[in-house]
Amino acid sequence: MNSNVKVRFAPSPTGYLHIGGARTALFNWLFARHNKGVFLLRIEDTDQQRSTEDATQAILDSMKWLGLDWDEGPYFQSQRLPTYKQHAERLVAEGKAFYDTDAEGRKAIRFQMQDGVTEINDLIHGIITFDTSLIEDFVILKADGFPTYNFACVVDDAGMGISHVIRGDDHISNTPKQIALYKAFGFAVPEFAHIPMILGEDGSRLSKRHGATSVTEYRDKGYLPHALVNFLALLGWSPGNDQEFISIQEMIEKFTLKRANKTSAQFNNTKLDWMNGQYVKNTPVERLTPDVKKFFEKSGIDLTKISEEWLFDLVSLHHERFKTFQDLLNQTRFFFADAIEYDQGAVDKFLRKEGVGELLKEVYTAVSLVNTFGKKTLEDCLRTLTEKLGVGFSKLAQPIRVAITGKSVSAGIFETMELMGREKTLKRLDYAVKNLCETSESVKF
RNA sequence: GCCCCCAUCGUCUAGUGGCCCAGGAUGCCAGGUUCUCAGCCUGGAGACAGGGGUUCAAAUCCCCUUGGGGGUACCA
Repeated sequence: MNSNVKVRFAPSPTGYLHIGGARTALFNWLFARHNKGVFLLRIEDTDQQRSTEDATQAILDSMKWLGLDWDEGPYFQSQRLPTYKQHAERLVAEGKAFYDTDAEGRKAIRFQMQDGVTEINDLIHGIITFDTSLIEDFVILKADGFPTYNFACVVDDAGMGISHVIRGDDHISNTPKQIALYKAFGFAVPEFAHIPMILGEDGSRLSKRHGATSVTEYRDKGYLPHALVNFLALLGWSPGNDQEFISIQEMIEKFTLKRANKTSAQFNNTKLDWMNGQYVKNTPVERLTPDVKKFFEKSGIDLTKISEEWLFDLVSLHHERFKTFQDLLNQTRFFFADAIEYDQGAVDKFLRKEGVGELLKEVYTAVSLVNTFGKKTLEDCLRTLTEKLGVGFSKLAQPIRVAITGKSVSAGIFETMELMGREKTLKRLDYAVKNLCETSESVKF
């Protein structure tokens, strides 16, 4: 810490950490690390109705998962009530605030706005001016003794020595109120940097109806934290060239507010998926496998009889084919199930065709005679069979694929058979021959 | 309503007066590789919101309109 930079991320625990908040946290963190400053975390739990401990925990977990470590805190505003009260009373004593009772009989303290013009020199928007006569006297201390957002924010930012306030631009219109408070107290006004918001895929404000919006949801769907961080960093910031993949270290080195956008960005899941897939591809299988294991177990897959080696091979085989762990699970479920689900369209197209039953019987016989059940021997065996039968290889591959995986899409057929093992492979071929290949018509007529 | 912010391909963006009849990525389309799909490779379509200025010259500067977003709470 050799600079005067001190920033904070100050979420309110009224819900999970959503990606907009995560991006704000990331920018603050990057700014602090780049400037060798301090990054602190403050929980703004001044809304007694809506704040929950679960939400606080989820926010902390999300920050950790993303790798956004903080140097101070977390501070909780709910534990600093006396400080706010004292500050509010000071303003009353100085004639800058006053007690006010509303129609419901609630007694609060309001700050008295002065008419005038307030100018803020925002680090990313430039100069913004406000006519403060348009701002009404606002409540700073609520009837329940809790401070309001604008008040607690100023008391804390000033008290904690925050040098730069980096937050979403939905706070721009709060800024003149806060500046009025800084001035009333005689506090030094920090620098402000209002970063654009992240919008949903339809361009409207991000909300639950946009599907996954919280960091924990992405974690639970099997995304890699670095991929999410990389993706988020590029939403509203760019290193200035065409670089898409940036390591955390590089982000820290290159991050400046000067390169942050003013324009709000729409969250695009498709591109996130692509990016996650790229990160998966570029992560060694040995590093991926433990996480895959955890993910599969959490998803209810019984791995007690599965060896580490086998799982490693499974990941290897699908390494370039899956974008998220959830994706991998969807693709490989048939390996684990006893009774697999068959895609009806695939069965109709590749199994319920004349001659396929006989074909698979030949496959069964040939495969059952293979010495070692490996991809090389299986390939030799089946290539030989196609020659003997005089058919193209795809005539064989697809029916086998559907028979053993239940789907018309999978990884390489030899590798899949090898991984599945002789017993299960033969069992499924046999099942298909007996139950899936004969058309219902031929049975009836 | 009033106040504030924003405006380059569908999306994320590069671009800070000439290097731009606008570059990259994603997505999409076509072809190649191939046992399917994915991946990978090659190619293609695709944008400066509109109108006024300023200037020899504007995606870049100014104004207006339009559109989007935010605020206007004893929410944060």
